[in-house]
Amino acid sequence: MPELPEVETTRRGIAPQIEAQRLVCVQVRQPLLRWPVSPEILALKDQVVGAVARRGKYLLLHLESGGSLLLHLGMSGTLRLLPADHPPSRHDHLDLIFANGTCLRFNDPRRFGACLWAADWRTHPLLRSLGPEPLEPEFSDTYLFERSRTKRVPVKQFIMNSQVVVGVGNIYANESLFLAGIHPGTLAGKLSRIRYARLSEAIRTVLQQAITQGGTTLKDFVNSDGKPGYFSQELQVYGRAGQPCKRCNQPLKETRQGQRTTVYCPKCQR
DNA sequence: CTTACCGCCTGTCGGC
DNA sequence: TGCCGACAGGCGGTAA
Repeated sequence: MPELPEVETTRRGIAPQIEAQRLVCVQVRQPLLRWPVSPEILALKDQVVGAVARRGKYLLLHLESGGSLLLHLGMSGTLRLLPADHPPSRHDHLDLIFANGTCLRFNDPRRFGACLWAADWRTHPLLRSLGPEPLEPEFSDTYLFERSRTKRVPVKQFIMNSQVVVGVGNIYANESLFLAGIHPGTLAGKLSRIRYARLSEAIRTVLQQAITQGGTTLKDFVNSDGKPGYFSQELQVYGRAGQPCKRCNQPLKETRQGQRTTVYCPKCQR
């Protein structure tokens, strides 16, 4: 599922191929995604792409003449680089066609993804109130500790809240809490500063390692070359309920928090 | 303000 | 074999 490492893997794959390229046109086969594809995007043509950036789980294609395309992969979305004449297949909802014959193709079976226009991405409603990037210095143990003081939600839900920190979805929340040795049900406001230091470090470590491995492929995710990511092999708890903890051999437990599956080690995580 | 829950969407899987 | 419900889940929206 595309969380921050999968989106970053995609960004690194597409950036060298489309930065400074001329976008010739946008072909939409299915405009009904999470939100309808913005009319401004349907009308785009002859625009040069500037930087390809990422904010949380959003990809930003900045155009040199101003404004940005926002792409979100939702749950099942992928972006692939293909020759423009490559025949489309099921769930290939839109193509960005470039002057050099390259096509950036968005495929998304579940259609939870999005392709939107932002005149100014900084003030766009979907981006405006996002929390800090977990791999940037603003995301610190002090920041997490202070933001958590008034919160009575379990710490797992706290770190999955994109207004607190972006990019941490269910897989990496489970993995980070295991690495930090923190029980996912602990109330966010009750966790000590020391434990937030361990947690923020664990989040950075897990995300960075996952990026290095090219993301996590459970079923669907592929990078812009159509290749899977290899972090699945490193998962300590996600998808391993009932199996022995890799640290202490105790069987891992599964619960549900906020309609999400949580897996943890009852011995290593307190 | 906070927290809890719904629903969007398709593919897959287990149970009967 | 086929049908049906549950589940996967990011995240905005709404209700309490």
